[in-house]
Amino acid sequence: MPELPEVETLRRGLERDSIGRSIVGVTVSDTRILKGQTQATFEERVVGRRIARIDRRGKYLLISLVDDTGENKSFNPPIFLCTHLKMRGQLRLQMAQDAPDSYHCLSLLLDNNAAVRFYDMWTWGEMRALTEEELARTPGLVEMGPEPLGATWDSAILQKRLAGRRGPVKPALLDQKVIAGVGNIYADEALFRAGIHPQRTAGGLCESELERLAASIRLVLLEAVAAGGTTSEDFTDLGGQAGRFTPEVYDRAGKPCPLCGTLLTRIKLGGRGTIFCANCQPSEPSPTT
DNA sequence: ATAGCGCCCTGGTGGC
DNA sequence: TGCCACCAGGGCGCTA
Repeated sequence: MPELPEVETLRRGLERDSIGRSIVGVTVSDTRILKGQTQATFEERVVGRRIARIDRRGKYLLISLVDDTGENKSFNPPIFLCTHLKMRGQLRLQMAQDAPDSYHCLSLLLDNNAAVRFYDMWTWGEMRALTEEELARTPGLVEMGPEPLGATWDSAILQKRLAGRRGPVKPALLDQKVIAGVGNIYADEALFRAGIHPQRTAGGLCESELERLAASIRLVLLEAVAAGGTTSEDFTDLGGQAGRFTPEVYDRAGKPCPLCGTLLTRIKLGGRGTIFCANCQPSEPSPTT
């Protein structure tokens, strides 16, 4: 389940190992990953271009491709590889001569005999080659909320995003229009660290709770990025290495809370499994705050 | 405007 | 042991 820290781990890997490389070929073995774009369009837009930069927006990875090989510097507009791993997508950097593993969907062959390979057991993930205009019209990107690792992130921003929401806070944290990049793992972890019950009304958090939550979201994401992400399910980095972040509550239903020993509770919220400590995350705000 | 649901997909699990 | 129904879930699009 790649979320912000896992996508950021991949971004850093690609930045280190693929910047400046040209794409000399494309292999597509499952066109469902193109999400409607034809293979011909994808290849025509990608092959011959050079990887100029790697950006992340929420859980999206944006690979910028430029065409500066022509002799005349007639301006060829950039192309963006709009990439989303969804639930089970993986990116690997492998040697082009090595046979792909199972669930291979697409390979970008680089000019150094390496290949950036997209694997996806469920084929929910996507990689499309978009123009700047198309990218600017991509719904998920246009409506994306603020980056919790951004320089301006604070509790005032979080307060604005949650204001007026009458539903529970946990599903609100998963809404990419509210906050960019938070998924099920880090939503549960951040609420646990902030001591906030996942069913608390999103718009009903007091100032001190918002401060704790905004700080917890940022901190847990920073720690996870530093650890190379979380390996739940099957996330690995470009080289196949597992993430080293260890969640305190996520996927630990029935096990003791790391703070108080109470057995962790699992409920379903907005269709998502949710783990919390009924003792450390009270359903009512603390009367002393 | 907001919330809830079905859909996409397949490996793993639990029941019989 | 084998089969099968069922579950998990990010994000989009539709419905209430």
